Amino acid sequence: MNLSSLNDQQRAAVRHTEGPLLLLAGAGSGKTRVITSRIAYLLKNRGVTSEAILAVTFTNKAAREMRERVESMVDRRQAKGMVISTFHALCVRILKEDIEQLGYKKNFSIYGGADQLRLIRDLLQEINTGLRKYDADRVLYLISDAKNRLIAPDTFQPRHGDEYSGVVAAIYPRYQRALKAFNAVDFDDLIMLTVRLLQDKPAVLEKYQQRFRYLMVDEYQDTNAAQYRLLRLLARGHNNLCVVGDDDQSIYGWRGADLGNILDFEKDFPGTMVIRLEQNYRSTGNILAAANAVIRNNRKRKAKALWTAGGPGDMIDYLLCDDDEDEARTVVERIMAEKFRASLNYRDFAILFRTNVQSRAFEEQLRYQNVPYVLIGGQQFFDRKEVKDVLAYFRVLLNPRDEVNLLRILNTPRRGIGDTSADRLIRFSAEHELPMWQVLQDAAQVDGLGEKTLEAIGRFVQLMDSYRRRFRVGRLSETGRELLEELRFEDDLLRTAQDPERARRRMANVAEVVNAMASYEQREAQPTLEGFLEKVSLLDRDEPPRQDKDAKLQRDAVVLMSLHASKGLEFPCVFLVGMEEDLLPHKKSVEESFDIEEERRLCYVGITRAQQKLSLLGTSRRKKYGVMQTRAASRFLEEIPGEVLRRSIGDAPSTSTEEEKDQLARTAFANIKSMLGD
DNA sequence: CTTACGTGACTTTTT
DNA sequence: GTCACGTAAG
Repeated sequence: MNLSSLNDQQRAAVRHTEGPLLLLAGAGSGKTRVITSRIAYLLKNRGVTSEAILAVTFTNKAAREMRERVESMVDRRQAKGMVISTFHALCVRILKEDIEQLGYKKNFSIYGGADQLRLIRDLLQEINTGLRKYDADRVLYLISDAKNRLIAPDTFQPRHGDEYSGVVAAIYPRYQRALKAFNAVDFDDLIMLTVRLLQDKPAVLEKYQQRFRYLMVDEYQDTNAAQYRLLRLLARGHNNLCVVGDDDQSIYGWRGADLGNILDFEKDFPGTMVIRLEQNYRSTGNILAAANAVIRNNRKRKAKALWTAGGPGDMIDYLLCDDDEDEARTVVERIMAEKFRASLNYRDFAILFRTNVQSRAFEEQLRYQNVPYVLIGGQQFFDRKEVKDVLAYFRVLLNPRDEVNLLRILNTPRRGIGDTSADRLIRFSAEHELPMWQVLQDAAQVDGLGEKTLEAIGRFVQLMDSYRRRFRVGRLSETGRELLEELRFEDDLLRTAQDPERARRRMANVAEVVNAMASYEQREAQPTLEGFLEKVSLLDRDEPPRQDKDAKLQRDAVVLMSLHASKGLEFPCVFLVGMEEDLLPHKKSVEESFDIEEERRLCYVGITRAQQKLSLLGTSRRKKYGVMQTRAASRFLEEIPGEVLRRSIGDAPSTSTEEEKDQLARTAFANIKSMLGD
């Protein structure tokens, strides 16, 4: 295999195949190339069979791309057996085989955020008898945090003085029991249960240790305690663990990612070889100088500095604007000018911000100036109510015990099983400790249900039974369509939506679910409802609808997104906006978590997205919750050397602003008053 | 079953 | 200022 196009460090990383390897890959240092080359090298030069290779990523997209690139480098057959997947998909795979040893069934449902919240809300309601209501979000967050740390329900210790941890101590075990009763696992369980399986069942562990002889992990700085443990277990077999990451780009600490994993890797895996990739192939010298200077102020990091063989490029602009509207106007103005000057496309520009609320001002201006833009983030396709409703049917068909979703569809579209009846059913199922779906089979035994209700339940049960069968024999998308028709799903949408436009969009969303099913069906050799749902649950969706990041990035439009969402991307021109105290670094991080370093890393990530031109913006006043506030410049600005930073003031000619309108109104009012002779 | 109002939050969200 | 959610009334 030809490695001559790689630099010395990259080549060393590819060739070092045995034993633990820590690859510190700076932003834009050609990391993906190294990983894929390394896999190809193992296959071609070291005669490793593809089955022995496991590569783990955090996103489906990263996994897909990695696979595609490896496949383009070697014989297709040669790459066939390798496992390249996300942590979660890997765990689903493992659990599908052996989860029965933990007392679950193989057709388990996977609960994501909304399902989890639903369940927690119900449990909270059961527990506190109307005394005080607790925020389900927060409870869920704490449970998730516990799971990420591998703290089991029975070992969770409530902390004194923390009201919420007391609630969690009460809810967590119930939550976990409910999930198990529903034959469901949540995202965090995927990892936690896999760890438990491997830890408690030596034969299972043995099987995977034998199989995976070469492990690779991307974005290692983002791993949490549970993922770390998983990797440790798997790697103990052959000790060939290669982790790739950048401690300076660790920005998910708040989600349980443990920076210690990458900082202590050498200690955890004795004999580790460390290779640093510091040559940057993305940005100009000045941009890298700024990035290096900022990140150098962090204490918890591995020393390194990016460099480029290219020239210094343009200076970095810092523009201080009057207020948020001025900031937005300045950015849009500059985009239009620069696009013309350097004959760029809209998609070459990115506007990056710390918080999503900041996007509004920019959207307004872009719209006003007729500049096409895409906003990345926000509500996801599979989070829409109508989409979740449709999916709920599929999920219950597959796993009848999935009570969260069963209750969701029981009366959606409405079929005459109201809240009162549902309550009676729930109570009966609780009292007799029978699963809901069994109660429904013979609802006549439940007291107080009217004749009409019983009929409705009967029809519902029949419908589900019939479609369970049909999904096994018929074509997936076809059967799905039939089910929706039989349910008169569209009628219900039309009835519930306020305006016809909304109804149309919702109907289109529902149709897209069936489309997604059809395209899954086409791609897969042996399509099953189970397989489809697995992909959907793991958010592993692909075209169409391609409502996602990818599709959006392909349109020729200015890209708006949060700093978090920007990680891994690059743009010729980047506008990093809101360079102000309390925003970057965010107020909460200063006041609550004291983790200024993660904020600095966020700033670093933003800076290193720029290839050619970087502009930093901030305001001296900004509207917050409707009130004007004075603002101070971000401390990170002072960390950028003066030689690379050109400071000026925002120069957008103001159009008709609110203030001007106010001013006009005031003068008009004064005129009227004087005319009236006051 | 829907609609209206009140309350409170308001950082980031790879699966 | 805005949005989302939950409860109470219609």
